[in-house]
Order: sequence, then C-alpha cells, then structure tokens
Amino acid sequence: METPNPPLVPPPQNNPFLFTPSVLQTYPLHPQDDWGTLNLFSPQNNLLLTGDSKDTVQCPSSSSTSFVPQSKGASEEENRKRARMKKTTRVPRFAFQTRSADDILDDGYRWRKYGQKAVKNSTYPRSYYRCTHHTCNVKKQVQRLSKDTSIVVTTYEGIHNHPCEKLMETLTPLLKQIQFLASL
DNA sequence: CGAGTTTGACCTGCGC
DNA sequence: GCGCAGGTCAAACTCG
Repeated sequence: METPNPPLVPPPQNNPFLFTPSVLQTYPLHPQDDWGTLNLFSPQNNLLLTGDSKDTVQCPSSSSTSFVPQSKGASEEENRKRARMKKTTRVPRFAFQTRSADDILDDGYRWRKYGQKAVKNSTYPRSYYRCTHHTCNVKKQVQRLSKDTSIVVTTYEGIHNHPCEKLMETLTPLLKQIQFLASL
C-alpha cells in the first residue's frame, strides 16, 4: 500500500523538543495508524510530530512539584487520593516516530531510566524514562517497532517546566559575554 | 561517591 | 473474581 506524505505544517512555536537532525529521518505515518491524525512535520529537525489519538493521558499534574509516586508504604487513603488525581488531571502526550539506529534521541534534556518492560506482540522491550530535573514530571517511553526495526517510537508525557539544558549550555557563555559587554 | 541502569516484584486497570 | 498486560518502584549494580 502507498504511504501518503504527511501534511507540511510548521512545528508549534513552543515545541520543546530539539533533536539532533543527524540521527533522524522523517517517517511518513499512515493516517489510519493508532497514533492519530495530527501530523506536524518539521523540515528543520527532520522529524514527524504526531498528536496522540487520545490527545491527552491521565496522570498526575505536571505542574505539581510535590507529587509523590504511589508506594508500598503509602496508606490506602493516600493511594485513593492519587487515583483521584489520575482521573481529574491530564497532561498532553506527543508521539514521535523516527528512523534511527539509536534508541535514545538527543532532545536536549536529561533522562533517567526507571523501567523496562517486554510488550506483547513486540520483539523489543519498552523503556520508561523520567526527566531528571527535580521539579519536572515529564516522562517518555521509547520502543522500537518490531515490524520495522529501524523505527523508534518515542512518546512524551507532559511539558517541561524548565529550560532545555543543552540550549542553556550553549546560551550561557553568550549571555555572560553580553552581560560583560553591557557592563563596560 | 553520586548518578544512572538493570531487573524482579509489585500495583492497577481492564476485559472476560 | 481472575488473569493478563502495562506501568512503576526500589534494591542492587555499574560506571565515571
């Protein structure tokens, strides 16, 4: 079957994701895929941003800095509270399909792996990552497609509430120089 | 020694 | 209620 090209729509202004173009190639999505119909193609970054068909997922508020994950030691009441939070608070979810030899995309943020799970009907396991920034609850899932092993599906949950670290690394010396010149 | 990864166990939601 | 699958925890481990 012929794969249609994704519509060329400019990436959103607040696109928080900065990928290294060298490791990415665009991958045209089938419109009937589970990933939904909103396809945003970024020629600069050479990637396809796909809105999840469910648009949002249920999870604790990304703006909450005091969220404590459910634990074995937690009381039943606490666990019920968390379950209620899950039902009432939603955060955006974005899925990317990229053709890459690397599972981990360099998106400028630092991630800590907190789990890996074998997924049914998939040869490759799904990896779970959390942003290492202490006030940020953004998560991502990374999984390689079994039907096309060159494709890596990365799903982001939530929006970062802090600047991109790579970007800051680049900008900090420039800012310092500007401040220095301004002080003259 | 701190930060990150691995991995088995546990929790939860959902379908039957 | 039960079993399955997905998601998360946390102790042990690795690495710089």
